[in-house]
Amino acid sequence: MNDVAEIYRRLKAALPPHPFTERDPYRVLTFAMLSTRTRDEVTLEVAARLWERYPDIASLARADPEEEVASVIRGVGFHRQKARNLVEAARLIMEVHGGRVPDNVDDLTSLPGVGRKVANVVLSTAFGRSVIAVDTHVHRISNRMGLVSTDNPRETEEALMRIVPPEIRADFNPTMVVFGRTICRPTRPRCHICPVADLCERRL
DNA sequence: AAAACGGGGGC
DNA sequence: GCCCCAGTTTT
Repeated sequence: MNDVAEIYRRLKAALPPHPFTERDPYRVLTFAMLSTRTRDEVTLEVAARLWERYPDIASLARADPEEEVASVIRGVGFHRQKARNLVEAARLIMEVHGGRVPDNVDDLTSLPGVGRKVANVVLSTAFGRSVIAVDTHVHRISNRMGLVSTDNPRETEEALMRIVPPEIRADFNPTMVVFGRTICRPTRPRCHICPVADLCERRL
């Protein structure tokens, strides 16, 4: 068992699960798009309103982004821009992808508001692909613990793909998000209660 | 490589 | 009042 598998095992045993449990591609995609630069508790409330008002891609594609959607998703950051992106992405999925959320990184990142991180969240969470979504938590923690050493998130992803076992990759991001929010925080990390402090290069 | 987008919550 | 947050896009 290498270090990453041991770190993952201990964190899963010690931490609560990530609150997002949806697997439907539409819900995974819209949640991931809403979550950009927004805390997940806020995103969960906003996403629930979005799904109630627009239960599927077709209904979202018919919506008016400025008048309707922007008001429904108020609360998340960049909500006006996200409203436009959500509706335009839904329309592209209807017109170009046969109404199904794409299951490859190129088609996903061709959607407005979808970058590599969101694409990898969709691929791993909705489609079970063995990919790692690198966000600020994964990037910070991986470097802080000495698993990788780079300022470039894309290089972090490539390095992690070499050291994270395939069966762990899809759940790596949500595990690190919970870890990063509660213990391995950006500032004032709580190393005194960290389950993997003995494996960390920068424990306090 | 850096700036812009941006409302909400913690401290 | 200041800083950070499940990033993406444009310059």
